[in-house]
Amino acid sequence: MATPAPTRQRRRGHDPESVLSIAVGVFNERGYDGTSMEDLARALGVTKSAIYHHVPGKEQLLARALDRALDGLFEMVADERAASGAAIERLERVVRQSVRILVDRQPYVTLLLRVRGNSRTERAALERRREFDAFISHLVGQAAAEGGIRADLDPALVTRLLFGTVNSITEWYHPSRGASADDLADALITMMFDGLRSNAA
Amino acid sequence: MATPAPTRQRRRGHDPESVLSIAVGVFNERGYDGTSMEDLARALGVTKSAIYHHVPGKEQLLARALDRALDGLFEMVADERAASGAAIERLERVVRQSVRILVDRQPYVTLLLRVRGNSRTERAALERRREFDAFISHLVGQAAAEGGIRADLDPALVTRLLFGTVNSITEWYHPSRGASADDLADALITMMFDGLRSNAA
DNA sequence: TGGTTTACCGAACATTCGGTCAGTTGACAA
DNA sequence: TTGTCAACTGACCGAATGTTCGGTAAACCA
Repeated sequence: MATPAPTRQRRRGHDPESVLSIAVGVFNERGYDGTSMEDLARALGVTKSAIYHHVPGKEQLLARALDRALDGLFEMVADERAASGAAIERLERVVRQSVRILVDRQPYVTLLLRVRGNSRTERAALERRREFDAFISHLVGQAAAEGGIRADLDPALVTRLLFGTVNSITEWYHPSRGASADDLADALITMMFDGLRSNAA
Repeated sequence: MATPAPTRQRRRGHDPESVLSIAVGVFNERGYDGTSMEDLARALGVTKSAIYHHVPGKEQLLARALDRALDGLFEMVADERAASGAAIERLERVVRQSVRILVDRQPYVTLLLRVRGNSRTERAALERRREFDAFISHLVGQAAAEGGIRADLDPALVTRLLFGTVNSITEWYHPSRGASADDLADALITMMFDGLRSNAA
């Protein structure tokens, strides 16, 4: 035991990571604009000024949170661009992966989906998000062109409804209770790809 | 022409209705908490203080807007409680009607769906919304019990995904361009009830 | 014409906002 | 025991917030 564990109990108190994760929780409860630094301080159990010891300010907290969501999505896009196979099957895999990311990084993705573009930080995030949306649109377009999607459905509309459904998970999903990410993805894909209607009826 | 038309060109200027509709537009662009009375004044082409000549304050604008959305939804619920027939078919009709309301009152419903509960006004709206959700949950539960919904899908999950999809329309729908409310409802119901996958594949 | 009403402005208000800064505290190493 | 340093406090700043109020000018009615 020449050197003790490098990450020992470092006094008690916060670090940039704990501040970020608690702050994002409050942002999602009250909305970013509806959250004051005083609100954050209360949730952290410290005074307002202590927050500035760990992070540069409110907008940087938002920027870091949004990057976590977007980085996750773009890692998947990078993997998936190299994939082959029928577009409808690649789409199914992308939906499954999106649900996984949304569940794993739920607070960060939730925050991302609520961004309106009120600051440069928010507009930059919206720009990256549009890039992600374009990737999905292209994939749905391919699946439609290959005949994998019902011909009576507009591919642009399918894109919006499909990812509207995926994104709506942030509104109610709570990791502790309820289904796992995989079970959730299974149910969502069954419903969206094959329909909720029973064939017996 | 003993009496001129009662709603003549009343000077030019605003009234409570025009203030509300413009304000709701700005609320949806920037978020309620992200919108200052100065922002509203700019959008209305008047000074801040002029707004108080027409409406009691910012929170009252929100309250009136939320009531427009909720009143529409509950009018439908009242109609539908008296309906008969298979639950799966009543569900289909409720989804169609919900899309219609969402399109007709898009700005108001959009605002409602973003409420977080930061004030008494917002909490009251959330309470009414939960009541609406309970009605939908019950209807989906009936449809499942009658065998109208695939047995491998959890009814609670179907409720959330189905209305998550419907509600996500507010994120992108623009009444001027794109499909009509009926066409949109047709496509959504086809996709959610029968699936997007082509049977040919 | 004169008086009333409607729509509005400009200045001010108390409060809250995000952020700064000079200290204080307490765990730890030497 | 002493010195170091990260974590934190409390007082404070200027700017922005929602709201109030006294006044004003134009349209309308008698």
